[in-house]
Amino acid sequence: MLSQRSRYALRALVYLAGRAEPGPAAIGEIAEASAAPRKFLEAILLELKRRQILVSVRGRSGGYALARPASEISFADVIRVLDGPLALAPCASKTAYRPCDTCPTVTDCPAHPALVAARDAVAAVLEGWSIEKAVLAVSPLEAL
Amino acid sequence: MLSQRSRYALRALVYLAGRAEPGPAAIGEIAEASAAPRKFLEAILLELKRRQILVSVRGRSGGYALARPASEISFADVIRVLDGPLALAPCASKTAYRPCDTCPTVTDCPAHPALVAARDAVAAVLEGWSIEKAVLAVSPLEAL
DNA sequence: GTTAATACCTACTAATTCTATAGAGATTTA
DNA sequence: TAAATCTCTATAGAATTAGTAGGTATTAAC
Repeated sequence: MLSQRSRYALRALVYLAGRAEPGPAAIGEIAEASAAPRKFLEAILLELKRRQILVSVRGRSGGYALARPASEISFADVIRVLDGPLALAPCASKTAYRPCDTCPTVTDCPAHPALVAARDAVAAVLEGWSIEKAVLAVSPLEAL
Repeated sequence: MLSQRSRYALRALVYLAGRAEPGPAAIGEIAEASAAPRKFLEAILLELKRRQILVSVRGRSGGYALARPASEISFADVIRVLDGPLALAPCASKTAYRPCDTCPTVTDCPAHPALVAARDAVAAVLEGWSIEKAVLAVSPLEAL
């Protein structure tokens, strides 16, 4: 399951991507639009900024904006930042491989091939699904 | 990520499926073979029995055995019992659908289509991966 | 029948993670 | 200078996870 943080983050990013006004959006505005607790969202946006998915402007009339086009931010990018690897086990992760603590060696682990196949399947979907794609699904007409 | 419980469970089931001796296997034997803490594994096997993936024999010379052929027990079956739905959000689950607490309606949720697609992808892999398949991968020669 | 080996059950604990909240500091515009 | 904003640290309560302890019920072997 996704954490609440990832869900708020995805909603916030889709909101930013679909927003018409130029310039950055303040946390308060984003929190309201994505129905997230303001202070909690603060920490989430900050983390997304550290990981270069967002950029920020400080000071009055500051706020957050996407660091790159929405078509180049995938669901996988966001989830990896906030929830860690997509894989079902560390040993099945491509982006954060680590041998499992209690398992035998990777070649001897009877579950390993299945977990790798599952990771590949979910990664293929989420890496191919951009924030832009999600925006278009919500408001296909406005996009034309 | 999978819980430790699911990992122990998968290893235990693969062990049971690959075991030559007739009759049920005692918890102690299974725990040793799958490198799991005995008392912890007890609770796991009991849950798998309640959910009819294992059957048990009580009393002296009792133990656990698979409730059906290993070819008919999928990784998805086991993970669902111990970790819950495969989906990344309740609203994306087919086997345990539930609307999300903090999300808008399903049709308005910008993340929903991606999460459903991810669920379908991982479910396809894990429902198609049986315990038997895992046994064959570990010991392809003995299986002949 | 007694004993010993086993599954079954309840309760508990320690550590970790998750979901926030509080409040102060740094920065910039008006 | 004031106000609005991002940034940072610290904290707290709830939930989950991983594992332990200790007893009860059942059955086969002797």
